[in-house]
Amino acid sequence: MKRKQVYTLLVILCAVGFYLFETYYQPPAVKEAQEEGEVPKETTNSFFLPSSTTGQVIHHNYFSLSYSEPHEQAEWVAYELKKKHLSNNNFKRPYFEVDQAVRTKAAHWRNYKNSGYDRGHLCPAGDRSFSREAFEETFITSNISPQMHDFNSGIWNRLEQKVRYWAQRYDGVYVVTGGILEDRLHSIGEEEVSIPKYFYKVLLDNSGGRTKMIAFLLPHAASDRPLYEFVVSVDSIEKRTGIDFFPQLEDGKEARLEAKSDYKEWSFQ
DNA sequence: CTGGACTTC
DNA sequence: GAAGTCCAG
Repeated sequence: MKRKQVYTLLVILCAVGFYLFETYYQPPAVKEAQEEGEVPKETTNSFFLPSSTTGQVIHHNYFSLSYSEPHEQAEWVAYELKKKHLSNNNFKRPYFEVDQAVRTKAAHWRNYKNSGYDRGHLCPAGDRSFSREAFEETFITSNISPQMHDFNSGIWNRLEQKVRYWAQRYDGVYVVTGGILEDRLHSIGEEEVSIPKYFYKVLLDNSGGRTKMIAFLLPHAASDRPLYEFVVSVDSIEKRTGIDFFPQLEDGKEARLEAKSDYKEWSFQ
């Protein structure tokens, strides 16, 4: 074999090795947790996890997420919100930590400092306040997105409270939420954390032997409009994000539910 | 509830 | 960096 061929072979082997590593390697802590069947622990039924367009799904104890390295935030965060999760605990808010489970290195919270944008939770702290451990787990940088304060404390907060109301009423909704991650978004910080122009929330209620869905697409801006004006079909969000939200449902049922954009089965009080 | 910023050690 | 205090939507 000539020297040139040897080099070519080495390069190919390295490329294949890197590909395999990128595809299958997981940090030991995460891998062990999965093998022990703790994933996701009690709260998120993996049966209803969305697909990932980034190939980096991470299961934390109380929610799961799919991290987008180019946008330095999650493309979705998913969890189940049960009636028993609702509580009025008033834990002290801890400091944010970089999510060590993100192998491509999650964004640092300093990107948000003095940026003018909130560290907006995707899985709200208020949805995980049934224990201090769960509450504090939401304070990781893979669970936040830059949000304008008037949006975060306004209509987005109203939507999160509505989800808690539905969790109370229907006992158990699956929640998937994130920003619409597109090309050429503006960003903040040295690591260039993308600022989404829209945020979405997709809900599935599987209680009472029936399955129903609802989805919201909110422009990233303050609004006093009623929430039902932002209801869209799950299909339309799948089209914009490339995410398949409920691939585990039987195909016919999935197609029927995801095409709907009415909200008559969801009480807006 | 959703958050930030400032002072002090 | 951590803790306390004060602030706004």
